[in-house]
Amino acid sequence: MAYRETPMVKQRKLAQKSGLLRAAESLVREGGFAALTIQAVASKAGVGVGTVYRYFNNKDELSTEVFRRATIRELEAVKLALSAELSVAVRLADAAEVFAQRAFAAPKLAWALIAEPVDPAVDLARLEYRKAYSALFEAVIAEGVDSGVLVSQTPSLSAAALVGAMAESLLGPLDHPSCDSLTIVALREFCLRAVGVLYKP
Amino acid sequence: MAYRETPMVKQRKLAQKSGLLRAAESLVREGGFAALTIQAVASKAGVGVGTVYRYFNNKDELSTEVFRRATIRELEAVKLALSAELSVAVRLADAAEVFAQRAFAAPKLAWALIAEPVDPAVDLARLEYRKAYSALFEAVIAEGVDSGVLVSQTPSLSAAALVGAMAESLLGPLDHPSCDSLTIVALREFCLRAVGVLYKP
DNA sequence: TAAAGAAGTGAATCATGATTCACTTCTTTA
DNA sequence: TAAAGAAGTGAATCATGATTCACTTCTTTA
Repeated sequence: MAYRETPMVKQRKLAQKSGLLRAAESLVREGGFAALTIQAVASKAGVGVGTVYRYFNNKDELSTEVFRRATIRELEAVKLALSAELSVAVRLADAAEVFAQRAFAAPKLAWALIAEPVDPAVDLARLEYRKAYSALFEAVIAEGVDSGVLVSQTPSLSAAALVGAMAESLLGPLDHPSCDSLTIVALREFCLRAVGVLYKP
Repeated sequence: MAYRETPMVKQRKLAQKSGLLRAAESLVREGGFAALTIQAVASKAGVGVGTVYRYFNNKDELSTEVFRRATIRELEAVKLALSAELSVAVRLADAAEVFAQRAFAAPKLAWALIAEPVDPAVDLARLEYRKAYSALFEAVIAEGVDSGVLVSQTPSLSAAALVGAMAESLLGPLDHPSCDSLTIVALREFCLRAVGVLYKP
């Protein structure tokens, strides 16, 4: 055999792939998914267009991967808040707050992840992750209902509604750079009311 | 002068235009905006492609018009519920119910209006109408806060959140043809809680 | 150093619909 | 009935990016 992939080559390939993903994400941070073209990714990463296709079968695969990675980071942050050692009510409000806080920290990215018109493939991923968010909230709401600290309700509907409320209520404020903290407080309160907190220990 | 538009011609042109809009909307009802191509509209309306361009400057104008007309119908229905001679709380819940009821009556259209990935031009219209919904709810929430039947809150945020909650919570149920009425009841309750009803006269 | 096996390249091609435009058909009026 | 002024037509063209592929360059091994 005259050629075999050495660890060094393997590592360089990994670095190349993650470099492409970085370039792609930074384009999305700047101009949303509309700015994510193969040409732009290639030139930002300093490679030829063809090279991008060595690492991703097609554009959908690249955009979806960018979406997925960014969204998982957000999801994990929310998950963390939801799994703290605190009361159900506080965990729910904290989760909403974390979501909002992070959105305000990177408004364009948040908008791209939440609401930008995107390729159907990316939109499919969006739906998936909306469900993932929903599932996280559903579990905590169900816990609250079972333990009697939340009013009786349909956790799956409340969870989806909460996710929708969080996303939609930020869309306006994300445009303006003002009053983030007021928005966050109002969102916390909305979520707490929506979920029907009975006892506030 | 050898030619002048007679009333008959004028009427025929109006009929032609509304025929094209009908054809377009029926395509959207069947397959969402993805199914809305100029070719399809022309053939469904029984005219040539070129004719479509006699009535609409470009595709964006046509799709936006379809979106606008359909959405205004929904908006008016919600507006009607919000302006009934009933308590603030009941009006809000009724409005959510009307929204949901109508969505279940035409699920594909509802999905197309609420969540389908669409051309940026249509999406812009979507944002506008989200704001319009929001404004309607905001006024009623503000009224409730002022008159002391709702807990103190930021009406603009609550309204946007409510609109988001209504849209998002229907996305799942719209896929399945089951349990519409349970969903609607759960949504009503969610909205009532979210908005913090103090007195229930 | 030579040959094999990739990775890298970017101009050329493709795909998908929108859009145009030279032409035909219809309507109106004198 | 003839000429003007539209409306109607659909094959051909355009626009926008994604995708390909023949070729070049790099890496590895014997």
